[in-house]
Amino acid sequence: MKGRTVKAARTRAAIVAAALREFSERGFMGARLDEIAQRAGVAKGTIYIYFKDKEALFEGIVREVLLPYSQELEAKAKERQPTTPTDFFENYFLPTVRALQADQRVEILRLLISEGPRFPALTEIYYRVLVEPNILKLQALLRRSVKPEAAVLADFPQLLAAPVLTGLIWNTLFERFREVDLEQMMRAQFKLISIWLKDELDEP
Amino acid sequence: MKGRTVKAARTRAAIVAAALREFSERGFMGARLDEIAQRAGVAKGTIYIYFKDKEALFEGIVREVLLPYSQELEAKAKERQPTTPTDFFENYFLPTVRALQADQRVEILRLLISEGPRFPALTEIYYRVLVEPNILKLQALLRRSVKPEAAVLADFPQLLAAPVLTGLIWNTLFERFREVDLEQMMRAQFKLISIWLKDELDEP
DNA sequence: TTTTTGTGACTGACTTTTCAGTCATATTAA
DNA sequence: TTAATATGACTGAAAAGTCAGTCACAAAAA
Repeated sequence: MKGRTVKAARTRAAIVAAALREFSERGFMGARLDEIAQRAGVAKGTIYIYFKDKEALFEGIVREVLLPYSQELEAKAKERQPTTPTDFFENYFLPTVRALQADQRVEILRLLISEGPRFPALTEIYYRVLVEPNILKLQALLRRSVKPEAAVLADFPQLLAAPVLTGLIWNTLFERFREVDLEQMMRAQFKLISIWLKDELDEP
Repeated sequence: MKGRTVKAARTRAAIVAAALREFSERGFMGARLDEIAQRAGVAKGTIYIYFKDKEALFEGIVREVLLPYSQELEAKAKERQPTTPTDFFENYFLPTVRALQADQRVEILRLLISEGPRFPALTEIYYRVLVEPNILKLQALLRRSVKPEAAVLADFPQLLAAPVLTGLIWNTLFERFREVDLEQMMRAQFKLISIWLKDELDEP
């Protein structure tokens, strides 16, 4: 692989990166292809060599960012299965959210929340590839970890993710008025949950 | 029987209702004034009698739906202050969310989540009028209700709202794959919290 | 090696479409 | 009658999408 192929791959990557920024700043309808082209340092026509139209571009970037992400998560999960909820929380969930915050992939999540209803096919991929498998794993873990009197907890694995989602949205909208510390809020929530868990060998 | 004012008010209301639907389906940029006019059963020009432009229409509907809502909440809060978190949850929070689900105002919340960053003035009103006062009240209530060892809980009053937000977003995106029962999820979350509260005289 | 021919990534001016906003005209309540 | 309300064809600007032509590099021929 040399010369033209390498350059083409770079061009494509530049378009994807520029499009991701533009789409997350302005949303699907608000994004301007002229602006994406300018940001990518290419002519507008070039975009149409790589993507059929604006919609294909949008779907393309979501897939290209999402799929490697899910593979990454799977690899992480495969290499060491979490044994307890605390293990899961400290060594898998928290690092994942930290990594998420640190790069541009949060933007994809925010994009999918607002544009999802208009891209049902994309929403389905997102659900099947990222949400469902992780929710099911978490649910299985909760089923064997919560005390019988709190069995209902295993019906709502979403409760662990709720502070993340809420914190991310809160900070995008209200950071300038009152910022929330996402990690601390997640820890507070986990503390709420952990008292209902069968005793593991932790707690300070 | 029909004064001009009455008819005008009806026309205006029809426009507001149609705009709310169109804006929540397509977002601000995606909404079409022709479509709003058709849904409202008026000509496009009519919209411009009542609203200066598209932006004024958007801000108008948000204010018109939001402000009565906050007045309603304030009235409810004034008529009987919640004494305990359980009282707050059962007699104020839960009914409020139930009412929210039952009418078109959830749409406004979803709209503000996706369009908020592009309408900072609107986001500020939303925060000042609805979010801040309620978060502060809840925080005050938590401060005097949680056991000292869980004092951190009072720093995150958002945790009570997190399942609502998460459930609403979950259901808009993923209802067709796996619906969550919002009320049950809220109850599960409240159960998590209630164990950290100083003993009140409840629990069945 | 040097020259010629072939290829496809890339360009940007151009065409087409889409829509917010306007306005001359019509309708209707008072 | 007249003032307020409503209409919808029209306009201009902006944005999506197209395509004939250019050029850098690769492959083949000399």
